[in-house]
Amino acid sequence: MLLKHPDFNLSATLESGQVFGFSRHLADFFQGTIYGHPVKLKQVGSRIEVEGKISKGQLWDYFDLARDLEPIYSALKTEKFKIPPSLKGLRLIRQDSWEALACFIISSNNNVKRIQGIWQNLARYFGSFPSAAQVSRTHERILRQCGLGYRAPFLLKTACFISANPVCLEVIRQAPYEEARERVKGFPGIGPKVADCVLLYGFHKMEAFPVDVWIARFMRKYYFRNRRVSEAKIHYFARKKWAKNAGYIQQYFFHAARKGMYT
DNA sequence: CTCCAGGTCCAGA
DNA sequence: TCTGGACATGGA
Repeated sequence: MLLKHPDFNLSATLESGQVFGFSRHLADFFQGTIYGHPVKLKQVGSRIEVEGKISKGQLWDYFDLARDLEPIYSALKTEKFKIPPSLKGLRLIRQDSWEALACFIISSNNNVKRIQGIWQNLARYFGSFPSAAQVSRTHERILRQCGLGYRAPFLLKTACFISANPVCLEVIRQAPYEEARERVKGFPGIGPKVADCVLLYGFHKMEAFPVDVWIARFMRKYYFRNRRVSEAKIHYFARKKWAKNAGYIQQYFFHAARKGMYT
């Protein structure tokens, strides 16, 4: 299948720490799963070549392709840090709620390489990335064997709760940001930072602004004169300043920061 | 060997 | 409300 879009950057999107189930193969050829379907993706100019049992509608939804990014670009234009042109077309990925929840529980105090490895271990053990029900029926020992370490009981408890109360995901989806954040923080292993990742990638709350070590360093440098302000203050500042654009702006800053695109 | 990674939890002030 | 240490794991 062939997909055309004038403002989409596949590699920046898949390599900006949003998803952990994609791997890059040759040059710009990516392999992973979207809404449970195995896919292969390759970008040539404005064309995306797609292999796999997936519809254009699902791809359009997953990669947020209906969104006009001009408001984001114009908001970024006035900031001190200038986003490198190579990042243009980077988009937020609209992921499955449970998978985002699970992946970002795993992500805490961990590095991207290892998170990807754990994702693969889980997918290999269960056949594909496990549902909440599948995880709820397994044992902590299995999750530890997959490399989750001390996060194993966090994921297990969360899976048990969700498979017993499937409605809770829908409740979070319907709730406004603030309320949704409190609910997500209620799960074990989820604090303010992971909650924002889950809300942004898994529940599409565009005002979420995850503050991790990279964003914290970046924000202190460009907005707080390298003063040692708390993550909570950075979060408050960004939410107030960028409102509904905060999520997208965070993604551009995060990618630039992690790729060492500023000094 | 130590340090770090898309942090969170808990205890103590 | 804020701070310090523990926490599995593996790569640098």
